[in-house]
Amino acid sequence: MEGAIGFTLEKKHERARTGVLHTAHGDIQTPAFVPVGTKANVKGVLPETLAHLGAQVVLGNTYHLYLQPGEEIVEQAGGLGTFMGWNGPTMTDSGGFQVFSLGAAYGRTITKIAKGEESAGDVVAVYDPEVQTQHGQLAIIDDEGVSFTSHIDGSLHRFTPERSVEIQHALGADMFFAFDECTSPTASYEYQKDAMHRTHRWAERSLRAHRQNLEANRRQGIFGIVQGGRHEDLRRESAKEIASMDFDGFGIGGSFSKEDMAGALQAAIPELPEEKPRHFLGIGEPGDVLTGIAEGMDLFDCVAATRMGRHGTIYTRRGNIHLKSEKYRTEFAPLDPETIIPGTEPFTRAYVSHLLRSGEMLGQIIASTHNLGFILRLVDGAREALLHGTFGEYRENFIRDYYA
RNA sequence: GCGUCGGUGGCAGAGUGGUCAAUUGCACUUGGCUGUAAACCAAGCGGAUUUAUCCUACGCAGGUUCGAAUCCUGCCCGGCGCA
Repeated sequence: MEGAIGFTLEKKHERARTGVLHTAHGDIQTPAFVPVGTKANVKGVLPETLAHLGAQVVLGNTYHLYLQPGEEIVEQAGGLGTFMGWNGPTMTDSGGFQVFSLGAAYGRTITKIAKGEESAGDVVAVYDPEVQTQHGQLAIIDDEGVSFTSHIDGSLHRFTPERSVEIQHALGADMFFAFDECTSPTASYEYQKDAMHRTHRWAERSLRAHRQNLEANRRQGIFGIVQGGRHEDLRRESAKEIASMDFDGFGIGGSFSKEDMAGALQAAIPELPEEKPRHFLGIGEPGDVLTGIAEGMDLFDCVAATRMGRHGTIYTRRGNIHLKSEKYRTEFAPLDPETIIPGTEPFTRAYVSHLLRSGEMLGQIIASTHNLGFILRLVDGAREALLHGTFGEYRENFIRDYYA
């Protein structure tokens, strides 16, 4: 491979595909699910376990690692992977998502996935710097960058595309993302459009900042991020614009609703170069991952597996179950009788239910491990099915059982 | 036995004349969680319901009062102190 990372397209199957992503820390068979290790750890799961579960790459977060412990410490340790004891490939997110989660979403119940129609309103996604007070949110956006108030100690910080790239150079992941703005699904069309253009300008600046650092260029690849929110025309425009820049890979970010997710991908993906990897940021849940794969995405990261597990909900072939519910107290059955997850075989629903109810951390560990194993296995199965030309069937079968 | 403090919803513990079916926490029930401010958040949690109200309830039994978990009397039970 000529750059820091390379991508070999292996096989296509309608719009879906398999491939191999090459990095200095090893190859990644795609499609692949990327466990999220925000603060240099996948919550509740040891690197060794991740490897057993089949994880190939882990994603850390710029905002969080910058605040704690500070990127210079990660750099001194030898980079994100070495610091956390993970031998394989790593990625970092740029902090763009925190623009949303600490900004427009702060203190509210909104998430990046909109539900139905009710959220198509016109909620202001950022405050006007002239008139805003910081009450109620921790991130303020302007065209140049974003000012943050640390959620840890209230101190003030500022990210620009250049700064985000600089931090990500220090974190040293094999792949990292350009600094972007993840908008709220409740933002207006006009706002989404403005934010998208801002993200395009930030993409250029991120790319330039990276290419200027020859040393970092040799070891790290940079992904540009397509935005455009819930509007197909914006998605298409954004993809075209980002694709015209010399990125090593592409991310599709921002907000969706269940209904328009596939449409957004169908609008964006045809604009992206086939020979470069595509990462679906923050997605997802089992069904959404299969949708992404079907549309031609290669990589997925998501906190849902570990967060839901930690909170007591586990994935099963027949849908999600909440282990803390009354009925599982005495259900001495495997977590998911139809899915074998290495390391969780001995445990029953009743046992994990008890651990979860009594606040034992092992319950969270087992449930997180199970969910991660489940989604990794699902994606792995999808890859196999793609190679055998049976993906359509694979997906249909899964959806039928899972959402039955 | 005398004195003293106390007995409140599954538990702990507020309340000390009306705004109290009773603050709060835990437990419990049910939801939610998609680039992790998240081992978190939300709702419910005496009964019946036309959801407006009614009934039952702050150890038990009486009483005072327009009105009592709150005041008085007796009884029962518990802690502590003195015998």
